[in-house]
Order: sequence, then structure tokens, then C-alpha cells
Amino acid sequence: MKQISTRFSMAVHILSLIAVNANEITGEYIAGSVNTNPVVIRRIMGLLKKAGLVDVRPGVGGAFLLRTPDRITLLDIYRAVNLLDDNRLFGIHEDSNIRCQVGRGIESVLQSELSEAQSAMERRLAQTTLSQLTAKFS
Amino acid sequence: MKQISTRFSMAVHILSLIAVNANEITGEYIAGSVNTNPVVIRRIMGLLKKAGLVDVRPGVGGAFLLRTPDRITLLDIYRAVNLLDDNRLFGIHEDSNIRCQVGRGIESVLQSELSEAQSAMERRLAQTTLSQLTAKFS
DNA sequence: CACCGATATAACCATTATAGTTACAACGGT
DNA sequence: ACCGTTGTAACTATAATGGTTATATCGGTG
Repeated sequence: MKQISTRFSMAVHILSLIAVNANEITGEYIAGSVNTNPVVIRRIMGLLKKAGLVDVRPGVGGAFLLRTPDRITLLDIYRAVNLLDDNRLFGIHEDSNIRCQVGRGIESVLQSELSEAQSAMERRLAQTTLSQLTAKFS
Repeated sequence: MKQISTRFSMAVHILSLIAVNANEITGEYIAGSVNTNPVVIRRIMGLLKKAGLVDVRPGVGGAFLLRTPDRITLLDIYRAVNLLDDNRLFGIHEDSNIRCQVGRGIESVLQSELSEAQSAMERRLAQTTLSQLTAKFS
């Protein structure tokens, strides 16, 4: 199966760098640390900006957080870069045959069960802040 | 972002049908209820067989569970059809620059945090059994 | 045995997400 | 005015997905 995109882990990496060195690092430097192309970094930065987590100084370069690192959770970052249809992690097949007893009921039952599972994951992500992460390698 | 494959929800649908009508339904009928091509059903059935959840009578047709529905959880089904590298739901970018303080530490820290989040989701999936599901539309 | 409906599997296809890349416009301080 | 930076568009290769056709095999029935 396909894993959740590495955009997420790269975004955490990016924000960690900014948290540690606000306004001192360029996209070029970040790309060097993440070990990828600068455009990939800028794309993710665009999502983080759209989510209101960071801002960037165009022209001159350098980025800074719009919230303190203890108020940015992994869930905030996850939501910023992983845009899902209707915010549903699990895909559910549609158009089940409504003339079948199982086909009729399966969608709504699964919908609620799977959204519970998704919530459990998200609650765990919400428990960890950026400052807790950076504390582990500073 | 890409959602988790509908293979999972289709697998739950399939097993629900088998739980309700053991040995009475063909792949053709299941395909009609799921509203897809029979080959798609057989592919998923193959995964479920490999996981030891069901068995099928070749030639004559019909499938049956190898465990009672109260001993099959959503996690069992999820694991049967969603094969992940090293069982990791979250992809993590590799080859971070080890000469950077953040790049050096990010991978292992993220690995443990994200596996916690994955576990939280899986624990929730493990709480629901096939019999609990079918009870809701029978 | 011959047939027929069923399962098993390979092969192919169109669609989509992803991550990387090149190219170019715009910004802003020196 | 220059130059390093950010912002985007466009293109690419790769891979997962879900569907489809085709073919082989199985097993009970006439």
C-alpha cells in the first residue's frame, strides 16, 4: 500500500529547522538538510504558510514561525500538508448495491467506525508539539 | 492526499457478506453487492485467504470464514489487505543531511512519534469486530 | 466423459499522487 | 542595477490503484 506522503515528515523537518534558527536559514539551506530540491521545500512552505504556521520574507529570504513551537502540534502540521477529501483518511467504496442488506448498511457503519480510528490517530498527533520534538535533538 | 485504499472497505464488505451467508454466495454475487468487477473481488479474496481469514471452495464456489466473526477485528482485515513497507503507515524522507543537527536527529524521533500515532489508530481498529459490524445491519 | 459455472491469475490499461527537475517571474536589500 | 532569494508553472518518471479481458483450472451434474 501507499504510505502517507513524506511531505509530512519533510514539513516537520522544515519547521524544526525554523524553530531552531528563526530568520536565519534559506530554502536552499533547508533543502540541504532535508536533502532534496529547493522547489520541493518551497512547495511545502507554501502549504505551511497557507495554514498560518509560518511566514517568509520574500526577496531577502528567511522564515519564521507564526506561533511559538509549543503551540504547534504534529496534527497542525499533518493537516497543513495532507489535504484529504472531506478530511477522511480512509477511502470507502461508493455505490454499493442498495438492494442488498449488507450493501445498504455498510457505508454509514464503516464511515463512523473508520472516522473513530482516524480520530484516535489524530489525537495522538495532537499530543506532540514542535518544541517537544526539537528538545530531543538540541 | 491519497486516501487509504478502498480495498480495505471492500474487504470489510466482502467478509460481512460471508459472515451473514456462509457458503451461499459467489464472487459474482459479492461483486454485485460491492458494485465492482468480480476480478477485483477475487484479488481481495486472495489476500484474505493468505491472511487466514477465509477459505474458498474452488470449482463449486462459496466462501466461509476461518474464525468466528467475533474473533475477526477491523485491524485483522486492515492488515490483511494493506501491505506496508515494514508496516509503517507514515512515509519518512530518508538521507537527511547528518551534518545538520536537525537532519541528524529527525528520522529516529519522527519514527517513534509516528509509530505511536499509527498504533493509536490500530488499537481503535482492533476494538471493533466483524460481528459488531454485521449486528448493525442485520 | 463432457459441460458449465465457479475460482485463480496474468496481463494490460487509464487515472492519479508523488517527488523531483527546469525555467522564469518577482521581490528587496546592498 | 545587481544578485540572491522566494513563488509558481510546467514537465517528467515512478508507482499505486481499480477496472478490464483473457485464459487456465477446479468440481459437481447430466
